[in-house]
Amino acid sequence: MTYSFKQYLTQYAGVTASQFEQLEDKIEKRSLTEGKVLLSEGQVCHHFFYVEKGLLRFYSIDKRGREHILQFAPEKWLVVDRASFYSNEPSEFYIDTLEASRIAVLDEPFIDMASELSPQFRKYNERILQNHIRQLQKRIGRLIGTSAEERYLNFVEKYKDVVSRVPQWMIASYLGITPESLSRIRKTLANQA
Amino acid sequence: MTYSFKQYLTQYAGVTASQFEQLEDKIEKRSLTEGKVLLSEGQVCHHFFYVEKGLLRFYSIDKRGREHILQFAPEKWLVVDRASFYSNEPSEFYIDTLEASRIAVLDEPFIDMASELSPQFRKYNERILQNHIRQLQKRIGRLIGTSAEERYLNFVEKYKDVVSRVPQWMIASYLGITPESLSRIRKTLANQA
DNA sequence: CGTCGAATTGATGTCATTCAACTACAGTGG
DNA sequence: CCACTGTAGTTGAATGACATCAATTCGACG
Repeated sequence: MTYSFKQYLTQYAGVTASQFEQLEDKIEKRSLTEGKVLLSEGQVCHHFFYVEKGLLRFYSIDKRGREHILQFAPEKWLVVDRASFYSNEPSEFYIDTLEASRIAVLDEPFIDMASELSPQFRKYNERILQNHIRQLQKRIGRLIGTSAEERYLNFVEKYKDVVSRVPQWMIASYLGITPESLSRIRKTLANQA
Repeated sequence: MTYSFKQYLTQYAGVTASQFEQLEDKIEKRSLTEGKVLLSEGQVCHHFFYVEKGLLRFYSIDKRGREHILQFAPEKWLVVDRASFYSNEPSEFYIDTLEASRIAVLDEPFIDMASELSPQFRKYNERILQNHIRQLQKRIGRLIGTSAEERYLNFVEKYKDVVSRVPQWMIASYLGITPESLSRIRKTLANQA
């Protein structure tokens, strides 16, 4: 099942069909195999990535060489390091594909043009930005205030389709725990049930 | 020492003197004693708060009744729950004063008018928004990937003036640890030095 | 001086990490 | 078709980091 970017823009972002025509040729579409890196630490993030089909991941690697996944992006999601995109400063993050994926690649001229052309799009873009902040704040709250088990349950609830598509150690990475710990947590949960 | 909002707008946000005059009467200034609550959970956050003098704090309270401080805002800082402000949905956070403070209160009409009047202001507002996201992402990275001791050192480095102005247990709350743990961390650091 | 909240200290508990061993399974080359 | 290899996942034992609870101590302020 794929979710075309056109459909997304017109349904969710309030872009009209005629507006879309003007934007259409600025959209680069790419089909990628698993494991392709779209953004590396040190590069400026020049693109929004919209996922039509497949699964991306947004993560960092700390000094000790450990990956920390900040976000999974399945179908219909946008991924971008906004801090880098808007400031033109090098990113501290990586983006890559976890599955063979079909994506739409949007650059700054596209975003600017769409924002000018469609106030609705600008609003929508702002809204998902606010949403993003809200997610980040919630995540901080959970990291500070809840146990790994609670965070896992919350993750499963919110991303149940993702759970079955990624290896368990990546979920551990997202939760901020080791794969071993997650394995044990799952075991105790299974016994309770 | 106070840092007037006018100075801030003209120096940092690129608003001209004549533009400021048009905006001036939309700015509400308030002087508050310590402990005044500016935003409570459940309310929509209708204002940006700029701190001319004093110190604000942005925090949540979890189900167990524990406070988690997301942000301190000393002079020259802006505080707002953007997720609530832009979506008009109830906030999950509190904002209050930690010291007697003088603040500028900005409502949506002000932000809209300033954005229209001054593209520079719009840009600036966007930039601090990106910055905010960057901070949140960094904080998540630290919560996931570093020890409480490292987080404390990082906090002291970045907010050294704040450190001396707030009780230690609030710093612990910001770091996501107990006051006791912070006390011990400080002790071991003092012995090393 | 007495009081009250903040900070420290000690004893103990809990949760998650680390390191190591082992199982399960998929992919590769003989 | 089977051994070989590598990766994911599980399990155990030991360790470490931080929490909890309780008892003092410290310090500001009435």
